[in-house]
Amino acid sequence: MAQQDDLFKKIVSHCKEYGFVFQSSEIYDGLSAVYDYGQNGVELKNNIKRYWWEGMTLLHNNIVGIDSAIFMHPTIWKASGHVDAFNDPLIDNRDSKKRYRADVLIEDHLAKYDEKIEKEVAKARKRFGDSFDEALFRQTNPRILENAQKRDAIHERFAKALNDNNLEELRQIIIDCEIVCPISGTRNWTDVRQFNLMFKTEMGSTADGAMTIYLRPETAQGIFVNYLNVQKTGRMRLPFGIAQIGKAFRNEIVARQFIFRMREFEQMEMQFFVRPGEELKWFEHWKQTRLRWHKALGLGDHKYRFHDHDKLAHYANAATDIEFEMPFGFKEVEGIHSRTNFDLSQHEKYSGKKIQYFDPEINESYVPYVIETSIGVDRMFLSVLSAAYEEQPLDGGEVRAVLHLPPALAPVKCAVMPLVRKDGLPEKALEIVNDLKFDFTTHYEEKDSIGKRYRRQDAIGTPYCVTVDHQTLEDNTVTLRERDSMEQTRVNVDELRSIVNERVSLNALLRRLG
RNA sequence: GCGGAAAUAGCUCAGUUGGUAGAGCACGACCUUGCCAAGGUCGGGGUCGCGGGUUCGAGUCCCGUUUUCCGCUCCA
Repeated sequence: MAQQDDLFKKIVSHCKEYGFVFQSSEIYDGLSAVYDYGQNGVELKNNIKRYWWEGMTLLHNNIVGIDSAIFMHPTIWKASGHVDAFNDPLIDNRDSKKRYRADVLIEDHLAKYDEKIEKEVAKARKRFGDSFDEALFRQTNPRILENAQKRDAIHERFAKALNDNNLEELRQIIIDCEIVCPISGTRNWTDVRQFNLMFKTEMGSTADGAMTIYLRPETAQGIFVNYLNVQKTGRMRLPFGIAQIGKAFRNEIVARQFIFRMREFEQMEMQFFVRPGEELKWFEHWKQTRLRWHKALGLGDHKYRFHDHDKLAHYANAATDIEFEMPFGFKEVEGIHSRTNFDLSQHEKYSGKKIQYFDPEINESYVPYVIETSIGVDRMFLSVLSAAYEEQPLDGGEVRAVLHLPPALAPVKCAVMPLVRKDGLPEKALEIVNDLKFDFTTHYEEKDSIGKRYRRQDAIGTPYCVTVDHQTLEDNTVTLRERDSMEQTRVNVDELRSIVNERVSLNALLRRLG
């Protein structure tokens, strides 16, 4: 674990040192859990987004993209459930210093009554054997009736308090039920406080006419509210999908672990609309399709696993995560949810507009069901970087820091360098750069020894280095050095473009997806 | 947000019982070398995270604050 922490810290400092990720507003002491992407980071991130975007829209003729606004009508968040679900009532125990969700504490307490009841039933069944009438027992046993009554009474208060958003009452229930902190065992509770995970701002320039709007906490709703627009104008027939890449914002209570959990982050989401009853088939389909997309990067198949959810969100009837082995353990990178027709139905209800699809095959109208694939760009970025980073021991006890990035994702594809800074070698190298730069990102480097320059390119994951030497001037050949093997081959300058392109182009990667 | 630890040059870190800020690497210029980070000469760069306090004097002691890391919670 200590070793893994160490590795994670090294990756974080590597990110800063080589221009991948900087802390936001650093010269002003930084802004908590907000990060900026640097000159190399933005290239890597853009390449990840392109890989996803083209993997969706180019490879599937029934998936189209949109780009919806971050600002949306506030009622959308009422319909989606975010206004309610993103307001967690939290309470602290003063002795253990632990924080809990007040509603979860009460729910756990309620579950204890059921446990007691089941215990009574189990005891009685053991005692009476085959002649035991469970239903009758449940209706007549005084201890069971008492527990059920208590449970229902608390549940009623609890439901009302939640509904009224009455925080004092929630605290009172915790006190009345004598709920203790599982750690300290005491009942020394603070007040219940509400944390709103959505950022708010105002639209409208005059104070009195202003309307409170939220920065979107997910991009999905932008797709749902445009379902009709896209379906009709694109004459889309089910099943079909809408893809979107965009920023989302969550005012996390605790946001940490570098870019893994940020307050401003980017999502790549695809909502796939299907006929009701077929959703679980498509859910399975997208699980496999998405896993294939990840594995095609070649970061190591053993680093992925599914984590199926037992406890489902209010909108889902099946859900799984694709987890990736980060330096700090397996962590969720992508979520795949069968969202039923919850979202579209809610928007039907709140907007008063009919959101249905007429299915010509079965001659029926219905609200489509939705399979969602939702991946965090920043988490993907961190996965790629974690898997790619290596401190490789070389002969002589030296260590080289190298990023084994999938070539299609590398910020710089090729670096061209003159072996020495004289005899016309720089001029020849620049000539090659000017030829290659139209096909892929090509850098020129002449400072420091050739070895140092190779290591600098290794550190940012450049797959190929081209070195111009004296022989180049005679026969127009250069050495082509490959990042991972460090092997060099002598090739003709005219062949460079096709050799490099074959390995670094996004097309080569997309082809693996079929 | 609560508790614990930390913050000194771009990076990694020294800095003694309080007495005017250091090293290595990196960076810039020039010379030299030339296929895997290690040559020479010269040079630039820090109000020691920020704000108060104690003191003749604070990088060092005290208080506050910001940020980061580790736990609790949630999730893409």
